[in-house]
Amino acid sequence: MGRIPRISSEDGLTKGAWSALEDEILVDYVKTHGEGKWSNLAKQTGLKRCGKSCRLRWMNYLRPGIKRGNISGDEEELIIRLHKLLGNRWSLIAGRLPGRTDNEIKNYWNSYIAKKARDHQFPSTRSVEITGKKPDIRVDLQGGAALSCGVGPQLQQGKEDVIQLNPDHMKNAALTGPFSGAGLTKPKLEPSKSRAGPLSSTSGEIENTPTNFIMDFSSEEFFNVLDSDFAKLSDVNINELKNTIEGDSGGTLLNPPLSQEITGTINGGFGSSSSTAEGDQPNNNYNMVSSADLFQPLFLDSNDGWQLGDDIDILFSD
DNA sequence: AAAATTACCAACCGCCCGTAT
DNA sequence: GATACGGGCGGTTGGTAATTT
Repeated sequence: MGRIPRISSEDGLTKGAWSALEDEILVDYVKTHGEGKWSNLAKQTGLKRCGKSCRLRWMNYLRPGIKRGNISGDEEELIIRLHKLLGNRWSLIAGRLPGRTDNEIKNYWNSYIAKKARDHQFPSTRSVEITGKKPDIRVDLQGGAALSCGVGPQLQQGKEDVIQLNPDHMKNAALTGPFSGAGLTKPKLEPSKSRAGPLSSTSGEIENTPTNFIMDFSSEEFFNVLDSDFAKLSDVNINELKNTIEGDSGGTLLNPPLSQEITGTINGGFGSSSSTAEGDQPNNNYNMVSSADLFQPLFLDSNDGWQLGDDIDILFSD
């Protein structure tokens, strides 16, 4: 594996695979001087490597605590979820997996998980069961916020349809579904009348749960969202999201703070069918409220009842 | 057994951002 | 404010190992 060491003819720097001696020099330097000042390393040690190469070697291979290979099922599942939430922010994903590097996760994703997705061993999105007749969905955003996603003329303004969510299946769906990053919470949930279960005995009154969501767009757009990679749908302020996840601990992140409020933007609307005059320009700003339930499944130690391949059942009432 | 193909992954490249001057 | 520089990040390359034909 790897590359044959070679000397760049242009600057005399070595490229390619690192030798044991080079590793030793690098480790000794970091032990003495600490991380950083990578460009000084070559000058002070005579190592014929550029600073970037030194940093990369240290961060991805020599740094203490690096785990190599044997990515567990829990880790894989977490990678999949985080990728759905964060997209190709490998460093952020790696930050949630102790001992794993962004490079390793990136390689793992590109060579293994992506292949699984291609082979349909992992559904990239939840499967959706549709019953009923309504072609359009009309749902209200909480707090009067407008989340207009190119609603077509077929939408009957003011007429409210209801997305009915199977609460068992929708456990943690606010995170794992494509809407998670938008942080849409506290929606109306109408108990399903069509299936037995805990909600079937209720009177149909609105129930607030952290897993609900509400939106306002056509069913076609709705499905586009379901089929889309979240990273392409929204532009969450990652730093704030990260802070929310990490809290003040900056550590294990297994117990994110409750109900912190973060701000984000919906970038260019949802899905391909929505559009703005500016194309990629953000067209909505709104507040997003996260909760422990929202983020809990991001962490390996969470009690997560949501499994890959689980279905979301969505019923249109008539 | 040999050739071709695929999988894996270390390392490089170029861009971007923050900081120092 | 402009510029230079260092560091961080994601995308990509390229070499070896493993597998298939």
